[in-house]
Amino acid sequence: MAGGVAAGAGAASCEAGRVTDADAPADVPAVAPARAGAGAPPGRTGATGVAEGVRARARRELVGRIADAARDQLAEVGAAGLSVRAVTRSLGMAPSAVYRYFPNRDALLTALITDAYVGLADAAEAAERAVPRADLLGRWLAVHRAVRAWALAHPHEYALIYGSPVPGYRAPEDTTVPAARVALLLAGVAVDAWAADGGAAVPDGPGAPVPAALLADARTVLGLALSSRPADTRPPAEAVDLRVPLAVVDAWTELFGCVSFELFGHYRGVLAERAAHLDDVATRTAAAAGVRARG
Amino acid sequence: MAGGVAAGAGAASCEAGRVTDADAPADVPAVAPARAGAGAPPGRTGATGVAEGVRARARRELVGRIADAARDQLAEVGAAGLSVRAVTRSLGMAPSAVYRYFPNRDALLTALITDAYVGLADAAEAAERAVPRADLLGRWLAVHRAVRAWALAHPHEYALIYGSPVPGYRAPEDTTVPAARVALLLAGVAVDAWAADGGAAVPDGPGAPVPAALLADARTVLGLALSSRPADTRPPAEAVDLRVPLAVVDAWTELFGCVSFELFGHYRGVLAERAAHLDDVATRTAAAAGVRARG
DNA sequence: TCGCTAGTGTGAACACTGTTCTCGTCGATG
DNA sequence: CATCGACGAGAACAGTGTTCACACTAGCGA
Repeated sequence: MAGGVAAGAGAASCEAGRVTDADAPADVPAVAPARAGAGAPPGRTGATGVAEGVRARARRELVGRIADAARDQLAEVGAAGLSVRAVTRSLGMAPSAVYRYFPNRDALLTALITDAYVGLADAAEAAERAVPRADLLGRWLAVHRAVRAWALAHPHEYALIYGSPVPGYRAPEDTTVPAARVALLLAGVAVDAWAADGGAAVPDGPGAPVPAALLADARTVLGLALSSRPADTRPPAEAVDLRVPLAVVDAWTELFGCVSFELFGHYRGVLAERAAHLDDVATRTAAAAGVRARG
Repeated sequence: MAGGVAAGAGAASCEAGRVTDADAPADVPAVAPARAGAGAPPGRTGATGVAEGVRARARRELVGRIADAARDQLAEVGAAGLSVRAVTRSLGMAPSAVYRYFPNRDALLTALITDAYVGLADAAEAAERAVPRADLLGRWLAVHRAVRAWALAHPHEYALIYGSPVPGYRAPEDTTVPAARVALLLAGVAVDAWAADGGAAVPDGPGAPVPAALLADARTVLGLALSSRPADTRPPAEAVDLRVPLAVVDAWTELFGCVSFELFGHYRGVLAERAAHLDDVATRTAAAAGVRARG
């Protein structure tokens, strides 16, 4: 590598500093279509026409091709080495052309972030869906294994979303929804287990019930988990043991803690059997969330 | 931010891809002193003289000043925005001068990585040392709180060591030793607790004892933990319940999983009471490792 | 059907980056 | 005292993100 290579956003900053996060409203506007431009041409059938217009269609396709090329390059050189010029080169277009579609490099990275969240969540949901609904522990394990497998298969994309946040001060709204899907998957299994047990509490938490300081957070998480379920399978929030949502948060944290530690090299020389270890962890967190083998 | 900003290492890659890690021997040579040059001048008192030589001393000081300036800049703009030229500018020297001391930008970053590990471990050890030895749960909690506090106070340095690995293919040996100190601190408390209990096993693990696949890893971790203790406080390895080292690994993982999730924004909108949550997690992982309140 | 306009692509340019190289200078060492 | 190696400066190179003025052309309203 002879010449220099350019570095990311001038002032890349991560969350902390101010602990309570009342932050600015996202420097980078949205994800893909930069200028609103050809969103929905007024012609054709009226207001928001059914046909989307030739130009808008071409635009959307090119946005996709740029993102695909960028993802290819990301897989090779990582986020820090992702070069706008290299992407345009691989597409045979001028470097400046990409700025018709993404306002800057960070926006391109943000699009990849969104895609990565979606890809990971799709993989996890597909794996979970393939397990019989009654096999609660199997579904729980399937989510864990799918996340790890996806991370190993897409290490740079994983690092992009679960490593240090590189682009902007906060992720735009688009990413928070797909980012939550894996956690909601775990929460769904836990609530199913709770319902299958006929409302039995989690078994034998060694610690006290729920610290008073965490009651509000537990209710928040439970609300998020329940609101993502169809209404007919939604138990009343007051009935659910508040240890369940907290256990889900901890399981979610530990899942990504394990995968990140493995991928980022912190287990080197410490743990060799990473798959077996994650299974072990998942079995334990499942028990804490009330998900047992014979569900 | 008008002009472009350069991006990090050409081929920044993280661990995975090959799952079993039999990897190349570190592209970046060592940490601070680039050319062996003025390591220990033959003059003075003979072999490795007591006086280190004026020139070597000046060199060591300048290396330190460069690292300090780089750390200052890191705290402002993050690792991706760290610019060698900006560092030299803040020191009033030519951009090329820094290459007398660091072979490239990655080596400078590696030095900051080592420093960050050391700073974090120092903070954790100091906090743990301030707690009475008999208060085992207090020591365990102190380590957790100190890690979180240090991370909140040095977010970019934390991201540098526990976010996506940016510089090279693997961290040089220098970083693995300080990186292990926090984990060894937890292990020390757990072994103390085990000894204080007179060799009682951990209480009520819901899962089976230890999966066969993890026996070897558990023994490895136990060996690392024991070999870091003074010989007179070192119990025989066969006597310790193998669930203890595994519980320590999981506690260590969950600690950094929580802190990373908080710092990297994944708890936004989910958990507000992060300190209370970490205390809760720590109390639970302590119990799993056999560390109880009345030690 | 024809003009106009807005979206598109280009190439040059700017400011910046990491890194290398050459060339004086100067200090410690034989 | 002479010499050699470390040092610092400055120019240079290749590459970067981003902007801008300019052609072009597809698709719209008239």
